[in-house]
Amino acid sequence: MEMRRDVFQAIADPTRRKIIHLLAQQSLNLNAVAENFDISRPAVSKHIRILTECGLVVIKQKGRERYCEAHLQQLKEVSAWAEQYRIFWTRKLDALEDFLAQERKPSRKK
Amino acid sequence: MEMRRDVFQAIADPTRRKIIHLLAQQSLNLNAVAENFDISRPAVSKHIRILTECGLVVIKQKGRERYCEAHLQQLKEVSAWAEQYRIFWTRKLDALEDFLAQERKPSRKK
DNA sequence: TAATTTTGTAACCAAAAGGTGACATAAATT
DNA sequence: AATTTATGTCACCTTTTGGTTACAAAATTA
Repeated sequence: MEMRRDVFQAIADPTRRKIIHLLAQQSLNLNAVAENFDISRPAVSKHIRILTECGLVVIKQKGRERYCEAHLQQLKEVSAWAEQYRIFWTRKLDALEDFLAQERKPSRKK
Repeated sequence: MEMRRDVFQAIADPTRRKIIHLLAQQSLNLNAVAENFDISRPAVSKHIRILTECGLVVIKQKGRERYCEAHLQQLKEVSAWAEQYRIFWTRKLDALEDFLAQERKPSRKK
């Protein structure tokens, strides 16, 4: 256990993103999560397992029930990664725009 | 073609994230990209195809070469998604902290 | 105690993902 | 014209993913 799963891979599946959405609002036990989907309970259980393996979900055992809590600070890694490149890309676009604006000025030849 | 690929799924693979990293710095043709990896050229070609299908990479044909450019504005979707939940989660943590601080005050009974 | 509820897990399956080598094609070089 | 280079694509393979049903176990409820 404790497979140290890649968070990028964990959020790749749309069902798992929906589970995150659900659990961000309220903690739910496994059956309650499963009720929100058309797939079987074991399938949901597997998704939850993957989410726990990268720390996005934490399980709190309460008697026979297991409450799933979203712990979303790991998403910082994702937003930081994406934002870094997006910003970089935007800066390049701006630089290109400046360059083109400069070129358009027919101020001097050569 | 134009498969409108899910960007979350596209960035799930570590090789593709490395390709994005490479192409963010400079446009490269396919062979030049492939040289950076141990896998075969067709494998890299497939990864590039997936990245183009969600708009993260754009191909510019130049004679027989195909230059791959990173177009990273799509990453906004990712960072916005992740940041939204991360912020939400942080607010919840803060609220909990406030609540606990309140509880700790032994100001009055019941 | 017996029945019900909540869940884990095992065995299995189909489809998708990620990889390969071989071959085809078109542009650039010699 | 012949060769080399850059690339796409096909056929194929293995592993992973996402799903299923069936059964077991432990806590709750009747």
